Amino acid sequence: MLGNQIRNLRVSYFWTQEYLAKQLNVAVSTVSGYENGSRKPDIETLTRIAELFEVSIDYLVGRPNSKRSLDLAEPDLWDDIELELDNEPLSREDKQYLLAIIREKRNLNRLNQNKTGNHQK
Amino acid sequence: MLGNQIRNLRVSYFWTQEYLAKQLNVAVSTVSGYENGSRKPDIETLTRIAELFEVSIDYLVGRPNSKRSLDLAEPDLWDDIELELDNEPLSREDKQYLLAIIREKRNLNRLNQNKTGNHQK
DNA sequence: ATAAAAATTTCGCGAAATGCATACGAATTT
DNA sequence: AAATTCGTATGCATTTCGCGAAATTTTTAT
Repeated sequence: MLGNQIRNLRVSYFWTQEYLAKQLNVAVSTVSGYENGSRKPDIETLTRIAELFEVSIDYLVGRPNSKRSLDLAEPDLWDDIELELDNEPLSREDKQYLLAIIREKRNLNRLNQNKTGNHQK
Repeated sequence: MLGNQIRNLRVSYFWTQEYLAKQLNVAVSTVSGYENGSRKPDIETLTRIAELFEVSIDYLVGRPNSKRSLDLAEPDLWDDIELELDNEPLSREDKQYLLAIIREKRNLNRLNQNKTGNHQK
């Protein structure tokens, strides 16, 4: 799995194993080992690979939709948990605060992304 | 970096090293090694850790800008937003508390899933 | 406070995996 | 056919990983 991803990415970049090896500071035989699965990179090298190909590590290791996102807008989320903050139970409005936080953060991220421009090379 | 992430997540789940070790099928001393940085998990174990804590591997290894989805567990998320609740600014602990809420919810989900029959192979 | 229990860290060792250099084979070019 | 390029297999040295047991720290209970 990991090996295939690396190979596919490398080929799609029209890179040779030698070139990739140089980018990773490893030997060519090591890259070969990565791709055919006989060797696995350590975490640092794995990170570097993701960096080079601009993909997530999760994608590299074949963990596509493994991120189960919690839907904060789901009403039930707050109903079956008893909570209190400073000895005061949390109300439904508090949840609205949370959502607002996240949305605000997302807006900030969007603004920053547009300001710093694109990151494709 | 990686060690800290693991430790923070484990603690926020109120897990002991022993329990985490059992989930990972490794020894307690190994988990200890992960957390203080003397050892690093192989890719399989790393994936399993991400799975247990429902975070991305990129987050685990400290690769922040690679996220597409919003990662609530990222500390920075909460730092650059000023919040107040009932005219009181939210402290860092308050924010951590919010995370704990969500995790608690997830634990409940796990329990329910295990009750209705498990999905893991 | 002190003892007991729990949780975490350290240590030594054996096993396993990594990474490298080198040699090798296949395909392409000259 | 020789040379070049590209990827692969082998053998070996080295790293480092994972474990159990003991030591240490932290928490809990008496």
